[in-house]
Amino acid sequence: MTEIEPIVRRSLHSELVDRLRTLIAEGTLTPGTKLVEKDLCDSFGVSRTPFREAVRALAAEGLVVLMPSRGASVATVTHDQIIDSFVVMGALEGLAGELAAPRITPEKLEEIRGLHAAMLNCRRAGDLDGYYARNRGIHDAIFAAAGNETLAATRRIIHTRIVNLRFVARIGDEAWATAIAEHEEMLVALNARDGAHLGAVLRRHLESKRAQVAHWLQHRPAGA
Amino acid sequence: MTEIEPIVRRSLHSELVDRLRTLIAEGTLTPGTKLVEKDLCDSFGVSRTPFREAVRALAAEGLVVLMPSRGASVATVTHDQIIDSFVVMGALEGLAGELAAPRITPEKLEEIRGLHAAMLNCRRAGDLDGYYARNRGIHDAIFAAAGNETLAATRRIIHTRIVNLRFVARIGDEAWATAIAEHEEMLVALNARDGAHLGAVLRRHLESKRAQVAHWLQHRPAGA
DNA sequence: GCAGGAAATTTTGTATACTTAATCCTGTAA
DNA sequence: TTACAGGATTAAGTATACAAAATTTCCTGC
Repeated sequence: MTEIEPIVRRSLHSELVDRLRTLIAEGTLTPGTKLVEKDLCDSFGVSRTPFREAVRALAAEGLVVLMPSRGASVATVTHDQIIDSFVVMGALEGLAGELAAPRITPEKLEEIRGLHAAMLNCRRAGDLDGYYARNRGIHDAIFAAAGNETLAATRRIIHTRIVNLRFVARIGDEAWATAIAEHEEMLVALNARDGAHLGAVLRRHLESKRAQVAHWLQHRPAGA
Repeated sequence: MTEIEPIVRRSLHSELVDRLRTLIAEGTLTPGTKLVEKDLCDSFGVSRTPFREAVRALAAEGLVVLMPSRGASVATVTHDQIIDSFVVMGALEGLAGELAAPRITPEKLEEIRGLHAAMLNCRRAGDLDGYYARNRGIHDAIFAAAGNETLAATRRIIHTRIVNLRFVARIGDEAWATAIAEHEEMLVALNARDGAHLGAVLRRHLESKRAQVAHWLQHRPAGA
């Protein structure tokens, strides 16, 4: 018998939270866009009450900002905030690595190896979306192996803030080589169940990303 | 002329968020308590709409949990989640230390020295509330000196989750001696503008706290 | 022609009314 | 006496209506 899935019962507002989050992450709602209640409610076909609840929830996450009596708009992210987020992510990924390495099961390790191989194939095939999906999968697996729910939740919030800026999409070849080398080193550290090593590699990995994004921001600060 | 303070214009719901957060932090609303809309709305003298918006915001922070069609209740925090939070806090404080030490101004450093001295006096005088206020102040100052808004915001969320469990209130003498020694070491690291050192001390400091809370949880898991 | 101000419109904030879902209690049958 | 069914009650979910604030537009006066 297959695993029994609990029946997911969702309220309108939580459905809206997901939809809005996706719209923001995908760039349909760009930073600074005013969230005019009437317009969006009409589009979604819901009344203002659940919509406003959803907006308040997203505001608590920092994805939208509320101006009293002047409505809500998609949070604008300054360059500093982007860099800051990468710095914090470095600490979180580092911790995840330290925790994950001693805890990881052989099955999970094998799964990550598979993702790593698939990621390389995607890159060779020019499938960038696939590449990023696998990359994300590897990091997800490490956070899952860390077995710290607070850590995973914290990461989720910060991740949504930087994923919607798809800078990452434009990686130069040299940066890619670095990233791959770091990923290879992760596998070594994981295999050795060396938490300190994995933590260090992940911190370095995020620092590389940060430097790369910082450079990108320097040279084309206008393009979104 | 004194500094001009902007007029804070608050909506009802954000006022409610603060009030509810305080009630939860102070233990008036204990984990597991159902937030019955009608009762609380009557108490606060507001209608359900702003109240519900506030509850949704707190849910996004993880302070309350929503059960579809069954209302909201104050999030129950498992022992594992408490420990997890301390672990994450260790990484955040460590990062804050690394960033703060090279950036701190002589004035801020002096301020921290003052807080440290005041903290010791409070402890000697048996003023526990004062002690914790100063302790909090020192850590606040370090996070402020780190100059990373994302880091400060992330810390704020996790902090509210563990501050409402005032385990910390019952510190044994030996633990206190350790804490003081660690704080002294922080001042040394700050004075030397040694980020790596300050980061290491703070990580150790949080690890001490974690161990202490873990021990406390082991031996009196029932008391709230 | 431009500036200032007042009215109108739009939009948000709050309250209330209505609908739907869950729980509780009672009655009946085994 | 217990277990189940069905209605009654209560509370949550959603929609709408009303009030207040902000923005826009248009008119008047200089």
